[in-house]
Amino acid sequence: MATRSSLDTDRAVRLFHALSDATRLSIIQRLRLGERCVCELTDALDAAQSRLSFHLKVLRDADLVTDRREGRWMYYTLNPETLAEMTELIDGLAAAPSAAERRSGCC
Amino acid sequence: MATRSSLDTDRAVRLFHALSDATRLSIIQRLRLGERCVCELTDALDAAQSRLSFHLKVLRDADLVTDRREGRWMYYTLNPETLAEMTELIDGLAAAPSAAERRSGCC
DNA sequence: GTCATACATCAAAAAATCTTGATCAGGAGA
DNA sequence: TCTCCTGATCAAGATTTTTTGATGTATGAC
Repeated sequence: MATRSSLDTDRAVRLFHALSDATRLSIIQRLRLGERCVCELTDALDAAQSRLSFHLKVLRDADLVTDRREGRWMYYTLNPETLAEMTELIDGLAAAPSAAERRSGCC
Repeated sequence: MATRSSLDTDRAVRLFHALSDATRLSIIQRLRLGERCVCELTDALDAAQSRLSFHLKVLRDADLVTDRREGRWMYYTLNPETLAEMTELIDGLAAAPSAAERRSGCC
């Protein structure tokens, strides 16, 4: 239980942290339009390649994007399942506590 | 337009950052059970008072909690509207782009 | 094979965030 | 009034995150 809930917390922290950066939000905005390669993103965001690579790794580690190689290009895609997971996470924070939670004092 | 979208980005960054910390998520978990004073939170989370005060300020600045003084106690409450705002934010990131967005290339 | 391209990774520096302990401000009661 | 209690704020240090430039790896063209 303690392990389960701390894992969940770690996961939540990782997810929210991944979206708590302007560059990464811009990347996601672009990916809403569909799959993009890194070169297109560097152009669009006017960011150094290594910087973008860093932020893409953060998004990848959080499962918010997936990547695919095609020749020398890497294509990144949004992972809508993880965004749905975040919506559920937030709904869970907003929801009324369960009877068990109320009984135990927390959470 | 640029201003509007950068304001929105700043807001989103602030919101996601506020939830990207284990201590702050614990605070929110506690507040799901209802209003709590700082002293109750320091006990429950076993955290130094100044540390908690710091994190409560982050949550307050993001509008995720509101505070109320009663005598010498400060009571904090979850702000469900802001959580709803975050859900909408994420749904917006997951949603298909509008015609205008597709036309302009982005976002 | 060599060369150029696309991207990841690394290490060092810079910047932001968090923690800690001290001090400060406001309210309640003697 | 003085004193205690609750909590905010501040400054210094510790830690984490981000940026930058360099190097490494894989692929395709020649």
